[in-house]
Amino acid sequence: MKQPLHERIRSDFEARILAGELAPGERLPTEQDLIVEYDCSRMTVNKALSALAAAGLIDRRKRAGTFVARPRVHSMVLDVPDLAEQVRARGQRYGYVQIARALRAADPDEPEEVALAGEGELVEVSGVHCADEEPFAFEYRLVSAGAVPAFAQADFASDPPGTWLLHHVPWTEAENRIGALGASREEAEHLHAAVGTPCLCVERRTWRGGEGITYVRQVFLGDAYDLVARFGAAAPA
Amino acid sequence: MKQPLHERIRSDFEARILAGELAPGERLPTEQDLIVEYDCSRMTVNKALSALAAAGLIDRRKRAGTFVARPRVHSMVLDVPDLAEQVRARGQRYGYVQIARALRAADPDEPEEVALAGEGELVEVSGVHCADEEPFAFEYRLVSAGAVPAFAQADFASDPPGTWLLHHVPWTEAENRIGALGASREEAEHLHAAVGTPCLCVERRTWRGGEGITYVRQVFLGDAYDLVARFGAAAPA
DNA sequence: CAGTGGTCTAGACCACTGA
DNA sequence: CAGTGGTCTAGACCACTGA
Repeated sequence: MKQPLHERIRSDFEARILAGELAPGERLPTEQDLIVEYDCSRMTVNKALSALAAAGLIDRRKRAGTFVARPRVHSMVLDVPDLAEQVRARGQRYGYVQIARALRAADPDEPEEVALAGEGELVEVSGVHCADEEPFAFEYRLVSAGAVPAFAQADFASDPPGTWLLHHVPWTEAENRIGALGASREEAEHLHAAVGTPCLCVERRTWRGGEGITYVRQVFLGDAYDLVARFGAAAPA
Repeated sequence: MKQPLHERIRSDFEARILAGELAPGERLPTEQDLIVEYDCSRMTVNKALSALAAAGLIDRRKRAGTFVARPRVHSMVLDVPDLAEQVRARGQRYGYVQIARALRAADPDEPEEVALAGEGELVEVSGVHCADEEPFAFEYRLVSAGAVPAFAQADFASDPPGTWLLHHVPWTEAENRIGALGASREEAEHLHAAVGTPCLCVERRTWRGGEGITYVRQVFLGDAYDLVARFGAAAPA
């Protein structure tokens, strides 16, 4: 019992929020409730909740109470970008053209698929992102059907797969790998470009509380897209 | 006077640390000192200093006191990469070959240079990064001579310019722009590659407390380098 | 206008650790 | 072993804001 009480309270709620037991928008107990539950002073409860608020996991509003924060697409230092939003922010029309979608078992010979879905099923989608009807990115994506059951039937008319996931399944861990390559024959065809055209290639894996959500590989025309990340000194509470 | 007192204390010290007035390793006043200076209770002082510790700006040690944290190269979510360290971590020999270095006035017609150095001078360096004697990146860099006077005479035998800066002038803000392009004639020549070879292009600007430090443009051979960024849920105090 | 969180006080006991 | 920070208490007054 060397762990401070405020830290125990904090990690209790962190775990419940990351596990989804407390859903976004849901109300947490008041400080008064927690004083009783943990049999401690208000300052101790307040310290725990203030830390969660500083970390962006909860929102606190006077008179209204404390709530699980809505996932904020822009909270991370290097966003998982919402391509649709970025294109529209530049004043262009955004479009997503689906090439294929399938629900199937993970291939035991593909480490990537096993890491994502284990022995379960996954959804495989591919498509092209367009700005003003011109394709600028080709996307291949795998989504764990076990982690995101609703994805197989999701409608991508208004939101492309990446945006749909951002809105429905906020991730907690992510890994990006960014490189450059020349477009393959298939990629070049979908992007209306020549084979070998310099492209930015982004591979990304995301997790939620340790469970794999999605693997995606996006190939951007080099002259049509830049990733920008800006960050400053850590901004405390 | 609507700003909370703990926030005023926190931002006072944040400003003094970022400005360099309090140097890394330097001791801050004790909580007792600050209770007197700000005429408040210990909890208020403690809240301010705890926030700075959580943000990584200070280290607190019992009995010893509170100290300005040593700059930690790896503190940021997406590092400004230390290429030399990365190459060596892969078991390869790292080398930096300087192509040119010059101290000159900022060109008033170049917005990039004016933004960095105003009407002052800057140091312009270019060179090639090598792994096992093979070039993999071409670098063009501008450094504000006013912000980093020692840079003009720095020795890059052991540390290339980027590593030297990381060790001598910790930045507080950074902006990365990442794209793909085909190698130009000059770039291709320095990289021993064909013109048009797909390359990853990273442009970066860094600041320290609002003052520009450096602008750098690095062109990596696409098949020789990937940027990897991994990050998880914000880790509170 | 009443419930909620934001802030602050003036203490207390304790763990740690460097002089 | 004494100084420092870590934690916690049991209160207090206040600002805000939704019922």
